[in-house]
Amino acid sequence: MARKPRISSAIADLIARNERHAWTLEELHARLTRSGTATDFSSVFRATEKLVAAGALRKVLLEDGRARFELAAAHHDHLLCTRCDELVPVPCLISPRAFAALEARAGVTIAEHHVVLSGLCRDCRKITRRRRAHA
Amino acid sequence: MARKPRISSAIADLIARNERHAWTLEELHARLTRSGTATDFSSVFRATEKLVAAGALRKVLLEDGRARFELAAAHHDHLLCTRCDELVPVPCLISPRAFAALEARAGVTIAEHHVVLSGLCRDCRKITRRRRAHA
DNA sequence: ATATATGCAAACGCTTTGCATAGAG
DNA sequence: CTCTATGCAAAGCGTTTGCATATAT
Repeated sequence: MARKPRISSAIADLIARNERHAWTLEELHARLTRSGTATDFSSVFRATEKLVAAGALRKVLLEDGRARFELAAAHHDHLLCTRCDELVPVPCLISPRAFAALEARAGVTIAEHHVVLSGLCRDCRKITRRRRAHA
Repeated sequence: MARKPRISSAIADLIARNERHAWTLEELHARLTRSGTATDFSSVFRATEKLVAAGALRKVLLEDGRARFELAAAHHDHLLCTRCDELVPVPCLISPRAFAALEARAGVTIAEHHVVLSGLCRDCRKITRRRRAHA
């Protein structure tokens, strides 16, 4: 074929390392730059785009307007921490029966669902509790 | 006080009329223009902004990058129809118990949730079924 | 040579803001 | 005269694209 996917591999490795669960393009770009792999933002964009197309990553679009990229894996929902802004995976909270019931009752067809909880992640909940205890 | 909120009232009336459940700024702007209330896009933006602040409307941020505005009312989730692009209200599919269980199990705190289903709304489901029958 | 990856710069879609004007009390 | 609403234009923000270049086969 052609040229080695320098940036693509770097991104795939980085995300696989699981240093954090989900990454924004900006975070990926900054992280690569910091670790010596200087690159352009559009290259990060295109690399993730390809990794998504290849099935390696999943793109999660959030309300805040910034997409996050995570390893493609079994379906799960997310909690966006209002304190540290991390997007953490949580098990799906909707039962298959609830979907079926809604389809039957409302006459709609459900193809996909997207659930984003907001609140405090495990770490931030600990921290805020500690603070409250001290106050 | 001051000047009459011409646009604001027009928007409040329009949404209250419930011609459609949720409106994008563009849809509101187009609709007002068509019905003779010519106005600027930024005025629509600011008017909805105030109505949201006043508690009359709720702003729903979607993955597609376009915000929708609906009457503020009891909580419900949404189905975004993949065929007609309408955002229709559906009852919440997550049970209070599921939230509590997750909080206990995962050590997180859940403040809010945002569920968007995608699929076919009632009308579009009927239409696609009719089509299939004819084919 | 050929095909893919990368870099740079500019465009895009939607939202938001700055600033001057208008109109009701 | 003061205060909020409106209009116009421009900026912002994250994403996406066009085009030329680089590099492995």
